[in-house]
Amino acid sequence: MPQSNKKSMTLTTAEENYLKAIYHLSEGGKKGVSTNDVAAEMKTKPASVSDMLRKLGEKEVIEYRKYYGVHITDEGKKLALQTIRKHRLWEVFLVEKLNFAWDEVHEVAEELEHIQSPLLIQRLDAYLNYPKFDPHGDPIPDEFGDVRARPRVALNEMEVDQTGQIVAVKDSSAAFLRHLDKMGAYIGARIKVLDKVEFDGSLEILVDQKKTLFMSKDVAGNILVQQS
Amino acid sequence: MPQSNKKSMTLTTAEENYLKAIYHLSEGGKKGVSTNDVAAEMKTKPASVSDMLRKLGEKEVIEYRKYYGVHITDEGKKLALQTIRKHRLWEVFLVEKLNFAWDEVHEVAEELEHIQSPLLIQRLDAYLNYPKFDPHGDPIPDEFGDVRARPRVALNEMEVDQTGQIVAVKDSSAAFLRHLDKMGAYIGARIKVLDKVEFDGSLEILVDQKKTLFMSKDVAGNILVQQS
DNA sequence: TTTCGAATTTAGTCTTATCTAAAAATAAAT
DNA sequence: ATTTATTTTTAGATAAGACTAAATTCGAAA
Repeated sequence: MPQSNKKSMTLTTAEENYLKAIYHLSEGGKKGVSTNDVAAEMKTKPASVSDMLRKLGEKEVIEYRKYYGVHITDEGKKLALQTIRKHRLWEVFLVEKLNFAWDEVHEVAEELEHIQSPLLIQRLDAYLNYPKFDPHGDPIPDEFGDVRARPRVALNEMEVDQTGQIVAVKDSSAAFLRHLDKMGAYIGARIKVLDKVEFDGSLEILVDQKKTLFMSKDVAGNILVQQS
Repeated sequence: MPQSNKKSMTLTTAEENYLKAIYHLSEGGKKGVSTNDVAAEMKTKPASVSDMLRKLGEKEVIEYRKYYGVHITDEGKKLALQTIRKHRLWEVFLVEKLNFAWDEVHEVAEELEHIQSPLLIQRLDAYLNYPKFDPHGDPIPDEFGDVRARPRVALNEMEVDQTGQIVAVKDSSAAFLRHLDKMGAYIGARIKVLDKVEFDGSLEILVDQKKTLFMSKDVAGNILVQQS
């Protein structure tokens, strides 16, 4: 007997985490997500995943056909985006108000995102001045799950004299974020491509109309820019 | 085999809640706390409590003698005070930064207090400017569990011309807090007793050197003031 | 189309935290 | 000093979420 999701569907913390993982794995590819994929993402065993998929299927936040992986439903997508919204708002709070570094916020936000209080999130959003992007540059969905997805381009694909703002990194590992920091760049920085070296594809970048820096093609390829 | 609490003792969320309840029930009275008391406080059944007491006893955060109730240990008290510290810091945050009302914060703080991150609490404390009292006027323990317990007196017991700061209310029901608010008083307000009416014991109070208000003896008896 | 290997599910166990019902211990009263 | 009433504990169940080991299913290769 499927859960008639009349109004609100309540998920446990574990269910929220699985759904979020499934949502992330679904992004881009239109195809279903396999049990093994989810197990890897969640760092659990496939057997545990099978169990959870059955439960999420009953709650109709995913479509689950045994042996054929899962598709997230519209309802599921909405719930996943709500969790992601909470996660990213908390990240903004931690960085902007509590002076956490980019690479310190994930674990804590992972806990904070499960606090159940619509009012809290509403107020937090207002307090942070309705941010549209988190400290890694990922967009923050609104309360209906809508994302203001702005076009992005990898920095190494930009032409000389083009300008924009760094909004995200592809590989957001702590190591890379620290490297970025050391170079003098950061999420949110306004940049301009001053030169592209033909020899090795490296770039000369002007940051915040002040500092110039050089970066390899590989590093630049890992940086996403919203052009302006 | 008792848990050798060498360094850090980690408690689950449920264990933290039980320990906090036991700590609160222990306050004042030097005597032990009964299984039934804990069950009432936690809104669970005595059978569930027995089980939990055994576990908390093994972790040496309480002293548990079957059929004779529990005493909290020094280690347990320290842990309980850490949870209380987190709870009250979050309450300050909710009221001062997110504009929650006094009577809206408890439930949410009850969830937030279980977030595990010493750094988070450290930063939050600094961000809030190291508050010593929560929005209800209850003291916030420091990171070692020490409480700056300042002497308090009921407002109706103060003499004419004495001054102080409202730091707590005895009955912190939503109704009373709203009544206080409507009168123009609040936790943290600096007050001075202008007059005491002999006829009915009611008081005339100066709030923040601006507003005068009158309150009955009963209302004043419910307000705690730190004299200055 | 049969077989083989990888992926997936099922079955059974464990832990935490709860419950109900029944047993046992304490405390109080005759 | 017994009996009775209350409190507390034990025993056995349940539900969530995880695991291991065993069984099943799928799909690709021969």
